[in-house]
Amino acid sequence: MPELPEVEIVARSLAAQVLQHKITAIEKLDWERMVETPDLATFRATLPDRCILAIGRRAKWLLMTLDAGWTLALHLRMSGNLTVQAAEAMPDIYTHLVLALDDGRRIFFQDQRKFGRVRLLDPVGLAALHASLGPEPLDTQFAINDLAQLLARRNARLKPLLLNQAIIAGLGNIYVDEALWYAHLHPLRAASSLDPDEVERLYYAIRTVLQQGIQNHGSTLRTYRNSYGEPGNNQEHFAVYDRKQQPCPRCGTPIKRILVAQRGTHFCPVCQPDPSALPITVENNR
DNA sequence: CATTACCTGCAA
DNA sequence: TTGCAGGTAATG
Repeated sequence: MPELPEVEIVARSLAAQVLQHKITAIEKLDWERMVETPDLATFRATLPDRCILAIGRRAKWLLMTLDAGWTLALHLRMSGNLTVQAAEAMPDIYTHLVLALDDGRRIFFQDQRKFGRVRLLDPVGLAALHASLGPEPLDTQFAINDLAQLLARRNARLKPLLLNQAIIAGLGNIYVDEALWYAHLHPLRAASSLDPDEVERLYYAIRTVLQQGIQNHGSTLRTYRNSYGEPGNNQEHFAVYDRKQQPCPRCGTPIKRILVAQRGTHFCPVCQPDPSALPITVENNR
């Protein structure tokens, strides 16, 4: 569930609570498959006594910089939540990882669907993670031309391309649909078919919807919460996502929902014209 | 590129 | 009971 804005909010709210605190113990780890690397014995032996020096985000990964060169990377996937709990709080059956802190509070990694993952990375592993991911769309370094380069010569359709974390980082099903609506682009448009104006529209649309998602503390459809356990309210601002049959905020046409790459995809059939309905580009003589 | 698997809860 | 859910990796 959590996409870039949600993970960003979790990272910020976690940083506000646990920076400079030490992880004293792993109090619960009852779904061992969530630990992807290193092996379980090393994970269990290394995490205790690590101090949390910084908390950030890369794509949809939450990164806790620890001492001794370690980074704890957590991925919430569809239903994960990271919260800080008082000493007396009891983990429920969906809480699969509990990290005790030096002041008695604890960090709960709760995950109904058990898709969430954790990696304890050394500097080499961290570099490999970064290298596997595309650019951060909110990075001040990320320019219109960078997006143009990502789209150029790619036959893939916009929706699956923008969901691909190796191409561009942090977008998920909600924010792709929202961005394409803002940019007036149909999700099935071929990436390489965009003209410069359309690339520019998409660039600002992506940044706008992500920034708006952060401003509204993320989107809570079912389970998403920040690290205080509070929901976001960006779902109240959706233009198309989860709004099948409801009026397009721009033109009033009922929003359509189709399947693209097996993902529910929402768009306005008038504002985002079907690529097959676009005027044929006649090869202009010279 | 499309399909399937990974999990569980919830709404239709 | 079936299908669907904010994600990704593995498989044809």
